[in-house]
Amino acid sequence: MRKRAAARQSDVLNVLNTSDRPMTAYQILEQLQENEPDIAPTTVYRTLSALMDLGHAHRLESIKAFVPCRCKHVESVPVLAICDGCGSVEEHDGSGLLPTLTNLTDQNNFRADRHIVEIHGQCGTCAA
Amino acid sequence: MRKRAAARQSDVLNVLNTSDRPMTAYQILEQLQENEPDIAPTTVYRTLSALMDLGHAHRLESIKAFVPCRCKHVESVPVLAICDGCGSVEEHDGSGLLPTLTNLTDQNNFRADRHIVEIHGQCGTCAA
DNA sequence: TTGCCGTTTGTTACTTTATAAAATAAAAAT
DNA sequence: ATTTTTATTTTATAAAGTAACAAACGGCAA
Repeated sequence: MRKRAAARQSDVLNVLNTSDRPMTAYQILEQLQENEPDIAPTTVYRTLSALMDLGHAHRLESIKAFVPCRCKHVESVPVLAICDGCGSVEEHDGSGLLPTLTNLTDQNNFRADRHIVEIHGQCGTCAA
Repeated sequence: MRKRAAARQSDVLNVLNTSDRPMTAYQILEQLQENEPDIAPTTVYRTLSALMDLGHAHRLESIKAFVPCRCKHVESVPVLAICDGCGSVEEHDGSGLLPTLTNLTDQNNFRADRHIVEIHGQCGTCAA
């Protein structure tokens, strides 16, 4: 039995929200397969793309994993702080970075479409 | 004939500097193999890691490719602006972002080790 | 209420990116 | 010269991501 896109998307979001850690596409796949054994990687990647277009999920480029978007900064700059100790991720609104970033890129007339800001380090708990 | 790390590193840097575009690890491998046919992926990745530790190269997380470091901001925040039109990359010194970034992460006592800032968009030429 | 049509899906197969483990060789140290 | 350390090749495989296409679904119109 197949599902339409919207249903898939909420399935994937559910999986992401159930975890307190970022998940790789194949971890998500594995979860989904518990209920629907013959889902393929393609489907997961397709659904994740849609979710990211909608601003409902982020991809952590530096660790190839995905988190649900928990902030309300749809058109702004997500800042994702990744703890290398426990793997947890904090999300912040990085709108405040825009003026400085724009200053840098304006030098060469670069027109920015999308900003990626990731910080690696130790969260409050792990650093203590 | 084998080479010590330093020699490898300058070989890889040479390859990177010869290109005006970021290169994937396997593109670098291919180049190196023209002179030394039995180099393995492992060697390239190991060498790239060393170069990045030294601040001589950057990995573009969002496109899985590598560029030589052309700035002098070894202990700071590299900002890499990637043109989705022609693939070129501009590098800027993002030290100026630190106060704002620190503000955000300090809220949760996050201790930052390493910052990743990548911007996707169109370079001056492609945007015109 | 049936047949058509565009959209989304599953399937298959594959490419690209990256790493593990172990045997081996070169350079540096003694 | 022999030991120790560091890097390297080899082999194998894991992990991440994508392409192409036929088939299924859902909605809509007749």
